[in-house]
Amino acid sequence: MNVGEVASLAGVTVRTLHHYDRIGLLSPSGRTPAGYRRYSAADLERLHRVLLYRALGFPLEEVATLLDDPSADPAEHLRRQHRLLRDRLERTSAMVAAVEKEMEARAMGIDLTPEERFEVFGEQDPAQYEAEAEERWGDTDAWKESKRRTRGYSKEDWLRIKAEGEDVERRFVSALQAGAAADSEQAMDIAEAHRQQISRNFYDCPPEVHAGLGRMYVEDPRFTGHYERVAPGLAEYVSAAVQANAARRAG
Amino acid sequence: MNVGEVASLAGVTVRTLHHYDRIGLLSPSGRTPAGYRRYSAADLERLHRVLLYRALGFPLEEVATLLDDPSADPAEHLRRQHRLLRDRLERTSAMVAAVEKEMEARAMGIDLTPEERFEVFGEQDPAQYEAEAEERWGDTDAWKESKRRTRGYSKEDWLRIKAEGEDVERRFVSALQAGAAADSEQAMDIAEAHRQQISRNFYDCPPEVHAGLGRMYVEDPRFTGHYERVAPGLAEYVSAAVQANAARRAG
DNA sequence: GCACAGCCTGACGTCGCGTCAGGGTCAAGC
DNA sequence: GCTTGACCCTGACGCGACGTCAGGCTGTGC
Repeated sequence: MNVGEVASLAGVTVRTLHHYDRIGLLSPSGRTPAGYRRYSAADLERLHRVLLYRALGFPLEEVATLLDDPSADPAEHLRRQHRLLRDRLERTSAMVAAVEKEMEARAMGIDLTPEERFEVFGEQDPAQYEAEAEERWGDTDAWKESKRRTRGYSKEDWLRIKAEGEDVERRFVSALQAGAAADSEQAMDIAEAHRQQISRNFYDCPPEVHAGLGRMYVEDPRFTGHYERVAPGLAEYVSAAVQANAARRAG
Repeated sequence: MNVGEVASLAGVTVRTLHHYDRIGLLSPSGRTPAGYRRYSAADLERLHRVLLYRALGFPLEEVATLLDDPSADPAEHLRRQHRLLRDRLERTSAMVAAVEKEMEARAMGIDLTPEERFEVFGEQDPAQYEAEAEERWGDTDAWKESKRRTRGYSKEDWLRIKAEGEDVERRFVSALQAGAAADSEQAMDIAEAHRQQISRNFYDCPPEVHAGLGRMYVEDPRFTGHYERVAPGLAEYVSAAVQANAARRAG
């Protein structure tokens, strides 16, 4: 098929296909002697995936890494797309619910607080976050295991896990504010609790993996931001404690 | 509230708020003597609407026209947002269904044709168009009637209607190329045929409404583009003919 | 053989911000 | 009163995902 035919079939412009060709996201498998692009059935299949991931909001570069990942077979793509779409369904119905809530509030003459109104946008981020997480850790075993386990969790499970996490966080804050060094017995014990918590709830997290996580806490602005909002210096403190604990358990 | 506070409340960056200020989409209602932006509760309300419309995919300029439309009260915005969100829900579940269909096909070892696969994207474009159209003509009676009538049309109906439209278009082109003035008897007669066609197939279209449509043909780039691609000067010609005809039938 | 639709490759424009750069402001603590 | 550090300001450039010409080659139906 020629560009124009593909374009009208897929509902995109010719320019878009040119663009995908130039950035290497979708290069037609052949050219005529005159230089016309010729798209094969496999090219169409790829285009289809590109468009689905694009519709889900992935930047094209990430779409490329998703598609070029050799460990992802067609079925895996379908499962992932299905999951992402259902996430999106959920988010959208949350927004619908929020608008309905506001309509009701209006009808009854009450006014919502700004916090209540923006609540639903707060959730908009996590969805994007999931996509990102999937991107970063992609098909690692840890990620897959985590996904497998968490699929079965109920709302109560999540609340419990969240509470557990916050508890560890509080203990870290206390230690930090009490002046305990990051490589003190106390801090390392909390770090160990943290590690076991991850192993219990998400995926097997041996000390080395945990140390890697610790580095991320100071390298990834998102995690750093989270900890820093809880208490200044907490990100570095947790990171150092986690790595000290890993060294202790390794040595 | 200061920019930073508003930003973290709404889950956007400070830069975004600066941007909205500069393009006039959301200018804070006040400034401190030092030039700091100060946002009022009303500003937050507007921001909330901006973010919802933005999330629905509207370009910021359209968001501005939506919000600055004096004929749209808060309740109207809520209704519209509700409608658009539910459209989106529908589209998303259609995509979910499409992916599920493909998974099933895979499981059974059949392959879908390219047409079947891209089907769901074909609907994606019209959906956006529909949202726009709905936006422009909103809750007018004409729009509702058109919706009601066209719902029942079969594929054959659409083909017939399309052919009819193209026929009128061809007649306009002939008249234009033959040098007939836009307010000539000939051109006005074609315009009249056009008007009746709309009345038959979509909604009751009296001359005044038709004249309004005519103006849109030169004001709305989408329509202008359509006619200009058919023949240069055609948009203006049709517009003038339609309005001349409306004047004739009114006088 | 010629009109005309369709294809090609640059190259510049647009939208919605992200990201410095360079500099003022304000509350807290010394 | 002075510093420090978080927060604010205004340019100005960059970027992703195309849109939109411009200038020119290709392929087909009459």
